Amino acid sequence: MHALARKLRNLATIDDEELQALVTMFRTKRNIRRGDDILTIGSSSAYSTVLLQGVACRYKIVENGRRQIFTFQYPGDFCDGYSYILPTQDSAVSALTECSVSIIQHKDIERITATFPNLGLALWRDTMIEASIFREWNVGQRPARERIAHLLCEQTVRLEAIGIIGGAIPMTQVDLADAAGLSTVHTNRTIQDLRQLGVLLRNRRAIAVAHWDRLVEIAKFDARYLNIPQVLSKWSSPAQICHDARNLH
Amino acid sequence: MHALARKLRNLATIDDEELQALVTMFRTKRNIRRGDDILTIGSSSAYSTVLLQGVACRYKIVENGRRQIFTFQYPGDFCDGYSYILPTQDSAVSALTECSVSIIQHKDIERITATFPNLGLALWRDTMIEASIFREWNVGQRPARERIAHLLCEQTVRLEAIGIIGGAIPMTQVDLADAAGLSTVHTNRTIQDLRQLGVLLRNRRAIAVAHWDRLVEIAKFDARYLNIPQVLSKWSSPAQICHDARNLH
DNA sequence: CGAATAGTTGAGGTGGCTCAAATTTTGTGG
DNA sequence: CCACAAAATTTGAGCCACCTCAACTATTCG
Repeated sequence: MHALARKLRNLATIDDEELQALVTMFRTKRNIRRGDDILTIGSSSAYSTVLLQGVACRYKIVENGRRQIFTFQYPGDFCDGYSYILPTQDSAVSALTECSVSIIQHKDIERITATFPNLGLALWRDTMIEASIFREWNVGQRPARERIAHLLCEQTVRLEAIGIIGGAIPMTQVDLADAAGLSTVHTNRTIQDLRQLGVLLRNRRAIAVAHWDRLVEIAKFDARYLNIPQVLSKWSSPAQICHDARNLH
Repeated sequence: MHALARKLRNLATIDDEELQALVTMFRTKRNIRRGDDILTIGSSSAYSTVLLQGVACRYKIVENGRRQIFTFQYPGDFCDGYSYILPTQDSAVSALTECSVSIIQHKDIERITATFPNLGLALWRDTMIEASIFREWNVGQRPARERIAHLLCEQTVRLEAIGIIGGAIPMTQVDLADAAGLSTVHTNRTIQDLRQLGVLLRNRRAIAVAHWDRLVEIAKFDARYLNIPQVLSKWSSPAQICHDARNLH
């Protein structure tokens, strides 16, 4: 459960008592297999779902049958986009890897944010950061290489923020294509291209970063929109700090 | 000032006393000429700006020099995307028509939402609806005609929500292009195309809807993501209700 | 009435698409 | 541990929606 607690701690001044109170409101825990839906469209309910482990994505099937992925979700993220505030669900969430989730009743959120305003503030902030990600993805017509590179930068930084450093990015090329709004064929060619450039590992089936600095450069990536404090502190002068960030492994 | 009040009243149960209290916190009023910036990037401040009259847009200049518009703003909208919650401003706001704005101190927001939790809830909801618009714009690779049509549907509905019905949509083709992520040339051709189809008025320099039903059909527009109560009630069965909505003029 | 600003037109180029098939990897049951 | 099915990745070929560049025309406004 502390996946959520860890995140919120970064978003406002919250003491352990408050976090503890929040954590105890999550009771049930459910496991979802890769490929299965965590939430479906139109499901309106009295509780919210939070991701504990694994990677999920929020998506929608558009008219032509394509799947559009809006955002990726990591441990600590609210799957349902705060259905507590806006009950209408216009997108579904599915598990990209094995996942486990837990739920909290809306009335519990209401009660606890009334008691601890700081918690409410942190949750509100969290929704705004999500919006910030949507906005960044919008940025019009990045060419394919830059677009894929940007997506990979974002996932790398978000994974690091939850302590997963230097591993492969746990999603398929199809997932990436659906998030980037590119065809799988072109996505594949772009990835091969990045491998050629030495930016992604070769030989590997998985997608793994080989040369972080160059990836950032290609993506013209600036992590500030993610508002992750640990990252922000290193991001004031883009170039060399990303470098520092990866010198660990 | 009641531009904001009108909007919030739709988002939560708020009584007049609460709205009144909020309204009185806005003191100064400022007029901005078409084309001028209301907010610039990086401006961090102790107050939030609300649009009272006119139309504005939130945008960013991307690397290649293009202007990417993220969203349009109408009376009652917070220009700064609730800098109260997330102070970092990564985009600017400029006036597309003559505008007037007013400001409220962050500490006043803090005080009043503490006193009236319903107001806080309404504001939070408002941010989520904005996010919902970002998400909708993301929807991958709509072809140009559908994309422009969708944008026009959204603006029409949002204008109606603030009582402006049946007029021209107050923005240039360049604005539209920058919002749609299309070149101005192609935007122009697409608009001519829509005029050919009888969907937009001909002969006019302005962009004005001639045939609402068909526009909705082309756009595959479903207004639910806007979460405007007066509209939602008419939108359960898409086809004929939009029709009703426009039978006024 | 001249200078911006906004809109329109033509021509040629290309990034990313679709379709279709092959190959490789992963997962599953025996 | 193998064999087969399913999923993921790769390759080739042709095409078109949208782009860029570059001019010209209409409108607005001081």
